[in-house]
Parts: sequence; C-alpha cells; structure tokens
Amino acid sequence: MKLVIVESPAKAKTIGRFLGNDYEVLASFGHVRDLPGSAAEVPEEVRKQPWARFGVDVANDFAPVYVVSAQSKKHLSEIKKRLKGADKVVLATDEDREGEAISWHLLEVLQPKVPVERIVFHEITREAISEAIAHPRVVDDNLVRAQETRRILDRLFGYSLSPVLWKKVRPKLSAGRVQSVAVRLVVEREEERRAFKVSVYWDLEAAMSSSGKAFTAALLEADGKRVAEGKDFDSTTGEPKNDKVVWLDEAAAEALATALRPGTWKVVKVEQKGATQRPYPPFITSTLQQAASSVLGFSPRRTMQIAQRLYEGVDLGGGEREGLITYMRTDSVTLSGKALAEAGVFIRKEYGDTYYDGPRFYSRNTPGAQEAHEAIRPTHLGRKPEEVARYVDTDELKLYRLIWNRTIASQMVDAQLLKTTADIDATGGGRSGKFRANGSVVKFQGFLRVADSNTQDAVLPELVEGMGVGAGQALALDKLDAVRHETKPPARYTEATLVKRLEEDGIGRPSTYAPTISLIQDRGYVELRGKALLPTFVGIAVVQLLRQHFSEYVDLKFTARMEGVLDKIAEGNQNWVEFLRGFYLGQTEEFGHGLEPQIAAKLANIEFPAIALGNDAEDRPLVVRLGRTAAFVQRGEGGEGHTATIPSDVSFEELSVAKAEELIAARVQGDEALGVEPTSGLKVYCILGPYGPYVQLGEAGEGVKPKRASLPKGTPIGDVTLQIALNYLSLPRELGLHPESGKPVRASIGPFGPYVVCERDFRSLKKEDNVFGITFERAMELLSQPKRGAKELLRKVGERPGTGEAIEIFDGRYGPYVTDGTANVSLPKQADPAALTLEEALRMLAEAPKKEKTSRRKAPAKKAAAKKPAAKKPAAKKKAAPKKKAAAKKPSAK
DNA sequence: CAGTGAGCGAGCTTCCGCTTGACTT
Repeated sequence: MKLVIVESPAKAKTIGRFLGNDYEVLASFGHVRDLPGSAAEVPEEVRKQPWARFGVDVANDFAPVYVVSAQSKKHLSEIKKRLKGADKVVLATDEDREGEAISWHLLEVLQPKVPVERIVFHEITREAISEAIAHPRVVDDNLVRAQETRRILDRLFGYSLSPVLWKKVRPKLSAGRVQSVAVRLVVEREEERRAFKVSVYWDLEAAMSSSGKAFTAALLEADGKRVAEGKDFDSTTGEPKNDKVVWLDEAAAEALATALRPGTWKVVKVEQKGATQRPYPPFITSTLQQAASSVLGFSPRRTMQIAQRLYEGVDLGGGEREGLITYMRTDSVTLSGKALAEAGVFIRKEYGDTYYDGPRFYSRNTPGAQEAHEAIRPTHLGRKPEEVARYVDTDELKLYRLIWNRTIASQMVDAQLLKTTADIDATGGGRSGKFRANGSVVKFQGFLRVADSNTQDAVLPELVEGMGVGAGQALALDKLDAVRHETKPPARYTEATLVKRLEEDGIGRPSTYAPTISLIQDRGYVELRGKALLPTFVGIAVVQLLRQHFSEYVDLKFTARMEGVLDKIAEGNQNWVEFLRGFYLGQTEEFGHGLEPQIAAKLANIEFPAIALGNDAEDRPLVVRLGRTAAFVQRGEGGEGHTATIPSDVSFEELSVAKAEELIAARVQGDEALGVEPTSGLKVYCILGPYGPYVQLGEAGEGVKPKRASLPKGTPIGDVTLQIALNYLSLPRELGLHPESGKPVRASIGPFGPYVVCERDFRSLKKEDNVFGITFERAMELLSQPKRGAKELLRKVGERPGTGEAIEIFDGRYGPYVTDGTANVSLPKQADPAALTLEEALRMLAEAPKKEKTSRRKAPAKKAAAKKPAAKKPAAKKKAAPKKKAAAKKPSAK
C-alpha cells in the first residue's frame, strides 16, 4: 500500500477514487506544525529564553521552534497509523510555498523509513494525477526555506509591533504585514474623503425624440468652448483641475437654456462604430468575492462558507457526496483541459456553433500569485444550475449559478456591439451649444447570453445628418433643463473592494482575504456602515502611529518587496538568514534598518496618539483622543468644558472642526432625557463620558452639580431605560441596620464593582448577587466572611545567607509563590510548597527575570497626578475647593 | 463624570497561512 498525503479531506476523497486500492489517501488538514502562538504553547525547554515569546531564536540564526497543535496531533496520529502498513509515502500537498513546507514538516514529524516521493498537480482529474504519480520529485528545500522566512518575518513583524500599540494605544491591539495595510487603506480613504472639497457644476440635458423614440443629449460645448464635466475635477481633492473649460453655474446654465430652447437644432454628425466586448476570466477567490458581493450581496466570509459547502459536495442521489465546484481558495484563472473541452461541447449543444470559437485562455499578472490550483469552476460544466437546485439550499444555488455562468461565459465568443454617437448643434438668442447623444445596440450577444448583470447603454433612434427640429422634421426637442452635478469623493471601500485592492497589490493570500477583513473588524479598527467600511478612531490612531514611526513596514509595497526576496531564496540566490538579519536586526543593508533596533530607539519618543482635526478661530487645536471606553474631542489643552465624547455614529469624515465644537458645546448634558424622576421631577439623562456611560439626574449648570452614577463598562447607551437609570441613581441602597452596631448596611457600586458596606468594612458582591435585589440577610452573610484576595503566608523557608532576608512562600491570587521581599517567583504547578528547600528557593529567585521596562510609558507622572485627587484624605478633600480639583485634572486626557 | 473603597507577586495579549470540524447558543 502507498500512502498519499494531501491537504484537504475532500481532495483526498476524490483522489482516492482515481487511484484505486493500492493507494491510501489521507489529509493533513493544512499545516501540521507552526510557531507557538501564545505563551502557553511555548515548550517548557525554551520558556525561560529571552526570545521565547517569538518562538524564534533571533540571536541564533533565527532558529524557529515548531509545535504541533492538538488538532494536528489527531490528524498526524491517523497518518502515523497508516504509515505502518505503507511501503511508500507520496507527498501530494499543493504546489506552492506553503504546500512545500507542509510536505517538509510532514517528513520532519513522521520520519518515514520507507521511500518518499513528492508529487504535484494543478487540477484534480484522473489524467493529471496519473501524470503526477509518474513524475515524482523530491521536496524543494529552497522553497521550504522561503516559506520559513515568510513565516518568521510575519511573526517578528507582528509580535514586535503589536506590543508597541499595547503600550501607546490600547492593550490587545495588533499590527501585521497584511492587516495593518488593510486598515491603512480604509483610513486613508477616509482621510481623502474628509479633505475632499465638493465642487458643483452645471450643464444642460436635452430630452429629444425622433419618430416616437425618446433619447437624451448632453451639453458638450457652450459658445464654442467645452463645458466642465466630471473629469475636469480632481478625483481626490474634488477641485477643478482644467482652466481651459467653461465652468457653468446655475445662472449661466439657465441663461443658456433659455436662449437655446426656441432656437434651431440640427444633427450635424452621426458616427457608428462596431465594438466588441470580451468575457471576464473565470473566477478566482478575490473575483468570486467581489461578484458575490455586488450581484448577490454576500460578504466575503459568507461567500467562502457557501463555496466551502459546494466544494465539499452534496449527495446527488448516489449515496456518495460529490463536489460541485473546484477548490475555492485559488489565485489561478486557468481551467483544466477537461473543463475547456466540456465547455466547448456544452456551449455548442446548448447555444449553437456561433457561440463557440475554440477554447479561450486567460492569464493574470497578480504579484505573488502561486497558481497551485485551477480557477473556481463547476466540477461538471454540463451540470446546469437548474439540475442541482433540488440538492442545495438557495444561497448555494445562487453562488453555484454565479460560478457556472461565469465559467461558461468565459469560453463563449465576444459580444458584438454597435455604438452610435450623434452631435447636435443648437443656436438661438445669439448663443450656441453643442450636444451629444450616445447609444449602443447589441448586434450579437455572444457571452452576454449567460453573463450576470450588464448595464445596457441607451438605444438611439435612427438619426441622420441634417435632421433638425421644426416643421416637417422628424426631430423634436421635448425639454431642455439645466442639470446640477457635484463632484463625489472617492468611494469608501466595501469588504469586497478592499479584498480586490489587497489582491491587486499582492497583499494577503486567497485563504486570508475574508479572515483579514473579519480580523480588522474584530480588533475594532474598522466598522461596517451598511456595506461601507469606516475606520474607527482607534484604527485611525493606530495607522497614524505606524505611518509616522514605522512607515516602511506599513508601506503598500512592503509585501511585494518581501515576495521579491522570497523568490530569490526559493531560487537559491539569497541567504535567508542574511535577509532576516537585515529585516530584524539591521545588520545588513538589504532590507530595512532593523525592526528591533528601530523600536528600541523610538519607543520612548512615541507619543500617545492624538488625531488632528484642525484649529478653531482662536487657533486652538482640536484633536481626537482615545479614552478607555470611547473617543473624545479635545480643544486646546482640554479640561472642563473643552472635551466631548464623540457619538458612535459620527465618523472621522463628518468630524469637521465645526462639528467638534458643536459637540463640545452640546456636551454639558445629553441631548435627550430618558424621562423624569417622579419624586423630584428632574429629568434623567444617560451620557457617554470619557470613562464610560453614566446616568445623571437633572441638568448641569453654573455651580450646579447634578447627581450622577456610573453604569457598567461597555453598557450600550441605547439599552438604558428610565427604570435602569433610576435604579442606578437610587444607589447606595440602605438595606437595614447592623444588629450589633446599629449602623446602616448599604449596597452600591464602586470602582471595583458592586459591594456591600457597613462602617467602612467593604465586601464585593459575588457573581450571583444583584446590587438592586440583594437582601439584608445576604449582605450580612457577605460581611461575616473574611476579606479575600490578600496574600497569606504559607511558610517561612529560611533566610538568605549573608543578608538575612526572609525567604517566604505566600499563597497569592495567582497561586503559591516564593519571595525574598523584592523578587517573586511562582512555584511550578506540580511543586509542593511544603517541600521546597531553601537552596531551591534561592536558585529560583536568582533565575527570576529582572524586573524592568514593563511600563515605561511616557509621562507616567501625569497619569498618577490625574488619579491622585480621588485618593486624597477625605478631610482634605472636603475643604479643598472643587475648582482646584478640576485644574489638577487637566492633563487627564493622557 | 463623579464619587463610594483595596490590595497585590501578575502575565498575557499579538502575526500570516494552510486546513476543517467541535464546540455553544
């Protein structure tokens, strides 16, 4: 028995059918080993290494550490089991960099004792597979090195720059070669839109008819000079860029229309031109996602889920699942010979010989394309959408039809069109105008017969030179109107057009387009408004930071440059370690200035981001800053009356200086009250402040401080009802009097969550308790329990010889740990605290990583100062003028 | 935003690309 390994189980099944009983075909389910993703995955042996968090020994020729995931363990054990009965291993993973690496990893893990062959094929047909089996080769080590280089670069890139964002923007953010460019594109589009100046221009539209057929003609020239149209304005700035044309305003357009309406109109030129329209190439991942988005309204993610089901197949009645389409993660537009032949037969039979003129071949020059698979097509072109309808759901049918139409159309002949342009001169009232009408007629449908959606141009009636308006003439002017136009800012990206853009620049791979689009939304960098992608203020802040300090890494060309080097590595013309040295350590000139030394040098000087909006009339800057829960605008140095939370529906594009000032002016209280508090008659507001949402009773004013209460972090403001607001405003609740002291027992919510208190003795509520419903009995029960969380001395181990420092073991929140008063080291999970010797404890303490640089944020003093007032002694606080407090708070935006 | 209060030893987060189930609701 010969063991064949492919990447996908669906592929394994198909190939298994072709190969017969001598072969066993198993799937690796993609990659089988990878760098450790999180700290928990790092193997024990290297956990103490300074480079452990990378999983790459950067000082030792970038030696990677690979681990097998739990999922892969399962698949590998199945493969190992079958390997025992095999006399040969055939590695049939995809023919691209990643596929080659999978084969190499399989060899590393399996260490087979039997002969090994590497085969590749680009299409899953019987012929292609026997051809491949007949021509085996060996694993290409250079190609594997190129993959490892790519992998290691991405790891060092992401795991070096993400922590910069944690320190300077917000924890858990991320940066990466692909995602950061994707966010950058969305952010820069929004910056363009914000900078865009809308220009208004006017022209005329003549509604005409001839022998009962209506058509329109647009003004080209006025009094012999060309009038401005869309292309005379800069598409990015919206401003005029051609001063040789007449720019009509409304009055000028109306005046011209008035003059020409009663004038003479005459057709002066008619031109007819044949034109052909060619079909589009077959689908690849990115074009399928675009078409499914524009024609069917599917998101890329949904498209891929549906395509996966079509690929895995349905039971067509034979009891066996059969794939309906070829593999859906591909960058090749090539169709197999079998598919081309099937298409020819089908088109001839279904539409006739005139619709087919031999196979059509397509090629694309996408940077970095690896073309390991076919284009996306139906597995059998003769299987019409109507025939599969009863086996699939409606979404699957829609997508199958889209793929089927595109594939068939790609093999049909061109459409033949006839395009007509007619020039019409008008004169009257001493003025003149030249108008043009365009029309187009499909003379032969060709591929259009099966193509999805095609906007048809207008059809013109028969027009002849010399025709005019007036008695006895077949031409009539029905209406002449001035028409207003305005320049449109560049369109926002949709998920699908962003994929298109990434693909054009060679950024990302077919398997990552949809996940990347989801990722940048999950990270909170971009949001969907309808189908359009909008950057969040976090996204803008991150892009501005990366662009300012690490521009070469978030450059659109970065991936293309990397691919160039990877190609050289794959060809054996470049040393991969040298390349990584240049990229990461900066020890060679070739690529960058060294990410690591750059971060080390720049980190201290990177400021917490502020997004500039512009200056107000008094030249005070208005900026957007990020609070813990929301973005807010700040005027000048900020402080009371100079900040306002930005409502979630206000985008960067809309946030002009005027809008920001409006927000600050309106911020004193929330726009609308939730209702009225019955006893006081005061209005109740819910407001999103810089530290989260809160509710307020009554309105703030000069010297008036209304009662306010915080809501839990992340509460959506829309969910807050009057009842909820009143609940929070009712805090603290008095539950009863303590039976011994007679002092009140209260329940409320503090900075650390809900609590009960009696005489400054606090207990946090448990998960199951509700601060609004907690009973006096339950409160007493909590108060009777000891305070938790404090460390507890488990054992004194001894003293440090010489200095006499006490070596002790405490039981803390994170488990038992040993300490000498300065350093603390957790005990290993399996260790027994009672058994630890002094020697062991001293050794552990000596090995403890030195504490430093964990939080070297710039200006930590500011942050501390901002927090101070709350921590001051109650007595001092009472007397201190509130104004002072406000003043001290000024820099708190930090 | 304002107000009601801690203590203590945190350690982790994160990348891109290749693949599907196995979970839960």
